[in-house]
Amino acid sequence: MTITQLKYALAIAEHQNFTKAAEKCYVTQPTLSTQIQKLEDELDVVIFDRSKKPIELTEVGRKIVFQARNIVNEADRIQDIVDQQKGFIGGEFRLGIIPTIMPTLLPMFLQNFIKKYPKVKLKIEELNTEEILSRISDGHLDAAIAATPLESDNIKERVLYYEPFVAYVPTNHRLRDKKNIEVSDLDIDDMLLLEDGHCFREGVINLCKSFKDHIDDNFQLESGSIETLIKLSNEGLGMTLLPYLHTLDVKEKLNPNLRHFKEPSPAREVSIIYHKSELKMQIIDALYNVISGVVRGAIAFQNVEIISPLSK
Amino acid sequence: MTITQLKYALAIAEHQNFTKAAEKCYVTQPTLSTQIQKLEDELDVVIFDRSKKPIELTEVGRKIVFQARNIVNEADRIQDIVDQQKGFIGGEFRLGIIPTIMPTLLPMFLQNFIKKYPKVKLKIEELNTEEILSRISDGHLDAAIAATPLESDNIKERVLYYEPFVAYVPTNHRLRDKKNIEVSDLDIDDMLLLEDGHCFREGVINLCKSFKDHIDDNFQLESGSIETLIKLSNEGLGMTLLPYLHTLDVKEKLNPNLRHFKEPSPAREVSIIYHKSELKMQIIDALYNVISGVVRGAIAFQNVEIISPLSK
DNA sequence: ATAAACTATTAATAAAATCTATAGTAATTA
DNA sequence: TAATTACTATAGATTTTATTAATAGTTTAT
Repeated sequence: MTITQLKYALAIAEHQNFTKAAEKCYVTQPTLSTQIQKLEDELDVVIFDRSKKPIELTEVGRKIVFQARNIVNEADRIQDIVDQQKGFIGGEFRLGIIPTIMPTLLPMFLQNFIKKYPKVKLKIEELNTEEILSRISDGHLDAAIAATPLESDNIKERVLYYEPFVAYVPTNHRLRDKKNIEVSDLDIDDMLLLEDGHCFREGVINLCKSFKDHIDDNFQLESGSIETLIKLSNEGLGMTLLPYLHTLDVKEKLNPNLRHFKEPSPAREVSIIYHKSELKMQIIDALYNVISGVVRGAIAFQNVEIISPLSK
Repeated sequence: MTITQLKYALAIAEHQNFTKAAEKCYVTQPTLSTQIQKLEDELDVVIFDRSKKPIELTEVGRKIVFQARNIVNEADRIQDIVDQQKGFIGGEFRLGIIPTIMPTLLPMFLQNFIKKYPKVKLKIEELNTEEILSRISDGHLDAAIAATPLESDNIKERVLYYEPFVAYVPTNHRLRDKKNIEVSDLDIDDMLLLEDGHCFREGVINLCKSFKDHIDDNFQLESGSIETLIKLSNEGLGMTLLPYLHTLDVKEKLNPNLRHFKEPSPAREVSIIYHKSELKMQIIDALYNVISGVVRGAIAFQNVEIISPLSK
């Protein structure tokens, strides 16, 4: 049994197709066929059920592939140890970011990071929290930036910053004349929300729930982006809540629509999260340092109350 | 990097000697030299400092070997998965047993186990708890039978039975006429103890401490085996405590010297313990089943109070 | 029936692991 | 200090293994 064979098995299990897996492994398809056969012969079990289209794992094959993933992950850490020893920070790094953080945070740190660590090939994907968690667990992402705490067993969190919620109150809204908003002022019924799947939406709902016991979950106006929320709000369709960093992007003339919360301001906790195996930890450290350095200049709130991003 | 190379590195790290390691790996010494060189070239680090006699690991070499151990362990589990799938119970299995359990428990289950699982090559070693813990951690033992709970992070415990302490009170001893002993009757100063390193000794000390706040740790009479304790006791040098299973071996004519405790009788918890990775779990299950089946016939105490085997 | 989309097999080749024999290198002993 | 011991490294031959291109075989869909 070789690590190469296990990597081949992983690729086949992932793509459910010898030919595609072979491409990904940069070898020809017969190479995979023979190597998998050797592995199956040596272990004397059938790993793949080739009679199914597309190919499926047998029951024992599933267990073997699961364990193969562990082995390959552990094996990758050897290079990691060597890199750490040499102070080398480089290689491919796949970072996930949730949609409500992506457009504001990414421009703030990306240039900085690339300049400081030119050998790291960052591959950034916009994904929602659920997708992020599963991809970190299965090793398709090295780390992600998301709202926390997430209470996920395999995943570690390291807080980057606390981002307060800011109210966006259009003209003619009942709260327009309040200088500082309080949570108790909020009413879910005139609140514009993001579409399902955004944890920022869950945060807002949790926040409103904190003062109202029951909320019937049928909201009318929803949107896929915060930009659109602002436009809908300007149309007089209700108020909305923005993450603080988004308010820095709001056009000058719309600034009078912003209302900050009375302290302790409700806020979301934003963290860099990664697998508990701490693979590529030196790059995660580098990201942490760059991002928290950049954000320190932009956010300086102390007295906040963290709102959970999880739907309950 | 191959699993074979990692195994070679582990063997060299263990024996601190290429030639001996080569023997253990059933290859010639040049094979190890070249494979380790290849590994070092590929990673571009030096793993072994050959200038030292005997050979030493470099700093990064230590980390790599530690990780190699993980990888090889995880790789071994593939065969484990296959064995489990096939219901195969066999192969070499290294079991440690502490000295105060070995002579009484081993004869009770060994025949039974060998008959039921003839393909398992049991290698049994008598070791104290400390040695057992380190050997399970580093993979030199597959499992062990010891007094628990041990509160060790990497090790799981599965309780086999509870074994009450029984007092051995020689003629002319102050407790001779008591039918049932109570913990408060005990006095560490006329108690014969095993030598340092036995957890049964610690158990007895903990038991005596439970009624006396302070004990100055200078005991006079100590011995390396329970047999000797009984003899010393017969000489009138004091009373002693025996694990219940030992009392079944006490000669007929000495039986009148035994005194059971009033319920709840102090007892030690005896468990099969193994690494949290659950390697060779099917053999551990088999051992568990055989031993607990055998012991169920011999021990039937319900109402016991467990005494910790750890020194505090 | 035929094509499309696969995986398996074959035979040749390239790459590797391993072996035997021996050279090199310290430390130890006479 | 020369010889011995106890190692590891190197060289060259050999065996084993991984990979490839070409192609045969299989299943599914049309």
